[in-house]
Amino acid sequence: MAIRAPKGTKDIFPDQIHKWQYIEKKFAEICDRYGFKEVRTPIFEHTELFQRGVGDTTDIVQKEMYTFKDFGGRSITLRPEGTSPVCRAFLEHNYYADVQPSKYYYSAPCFRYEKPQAGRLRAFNQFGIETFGTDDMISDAEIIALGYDFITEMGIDEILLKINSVGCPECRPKHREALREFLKPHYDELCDTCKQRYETNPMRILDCKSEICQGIVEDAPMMVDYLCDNCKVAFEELEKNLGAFGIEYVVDPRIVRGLDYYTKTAFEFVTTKIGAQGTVCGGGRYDYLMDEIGDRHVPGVGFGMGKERILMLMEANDVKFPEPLKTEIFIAHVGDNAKLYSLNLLRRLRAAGYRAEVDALARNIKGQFKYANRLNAKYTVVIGDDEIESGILTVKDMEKSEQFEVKREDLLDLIKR
RNA sequence: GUGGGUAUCGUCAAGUGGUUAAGACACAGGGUUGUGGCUCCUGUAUACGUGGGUUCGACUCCCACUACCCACCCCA
Repeated sequence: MAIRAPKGTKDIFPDQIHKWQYIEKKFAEICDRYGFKEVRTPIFEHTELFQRGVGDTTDIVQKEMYTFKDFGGRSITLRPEGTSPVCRAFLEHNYYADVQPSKYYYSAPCFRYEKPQAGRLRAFNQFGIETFGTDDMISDAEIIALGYDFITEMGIDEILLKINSVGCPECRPKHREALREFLKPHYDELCDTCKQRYETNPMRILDCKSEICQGIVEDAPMMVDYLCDNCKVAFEELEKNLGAFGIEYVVDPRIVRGLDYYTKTAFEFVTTKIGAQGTVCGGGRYDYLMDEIGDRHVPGVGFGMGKERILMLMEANDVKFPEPLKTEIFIAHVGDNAKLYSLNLLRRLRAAGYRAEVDALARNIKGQFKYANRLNAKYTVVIGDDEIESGILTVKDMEKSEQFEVKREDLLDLIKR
């Protein structure tokens, strides 16, 4: 039995890779414009980082992590998300002592043990950005603006930005109690998972997909109505800042993030064009994450964006990606002397910066031309005994289908034009 | 973890109880001796997911399993 790639993983070949390289380049560019610098952290971390950072009760930690013991007996986990590792690294290397705020971006694979479906893999790729060291809503708006601009610049439309405030440790408990009070008389009508949520995290019931729960929840107390003064002011500030940036959004009181660390700002960019996994980018503020994983209070805000989902959306939008680069000059050769002469020429052309290619399948001349055509070569030069002797090379312009002669020394100049 | 769908050459795809299991694309060679894209010809493939069963006979019917896709859940 041949070995296959593990469930929920994808191989990417050259016919697709140019798309990935394109969005990666564009993301790096926009981050540069916005002042975010790249960080790279290990692909695995101590399991404890995610238990404390993402939260022990989340689905991610409870049933989706790739966790194993290494040969030294340490519990190691493949990163399921990007924020906690960046926070860990930031604290570990004392960058809070640098000029604040600190703005970082990353582009990294993440791993979650899930049942694969459209837009959801076990090994997937994310872009992310984080701003540390300020709780000013300018940063939240800036993070959202970057996401908005990137998505737009990638040629994606019909995307909706939803924002909400999930409160803070001061106001959240009050809302939670109000919610429980409200739901109590309806407890028996709730779906099974929501009965559990009632105990563990009643806020999640607000975004249950079950129609029955939706109906019950319709007039439920919303977090936005229970925000403490501090959170309330912050949310208003965020709205003003987004307005100043000219960014359209809707306030959706029901969006709740599945990671425990979020406070105040929560947002997502959603679409219905790529199947059920509509969240292309999601994020928010996490003012107490650093307290959880370190011993220092540093506020933060950021987002994660699924590269696969961005790509799916771009394809749904019929975005034209830049064409992959084609061979510039193909060297067709006939005979053993010509082969060696061609190899020598090939190396010089490549050294001079050209995308040059030869046949390595011992094809006859006709086959070599067919091959050159398949490679979409701009020029094909033919090398045989005559050419070696005279130093005059025959070059064919494959697009114009014209042929002309040129001295070997002039070959490089010719192609430059 | 729970549902639904699919499974025939490298790819797409006919075939629904008895066929040498089509065809197309792709790949390779050729159409006068060193020239592509179009066209024509030729060539190559131990292709019916795996294991059982029903039947004189199964790619075709039944069962199980596996893989992939999609949905729930959750999220990027």
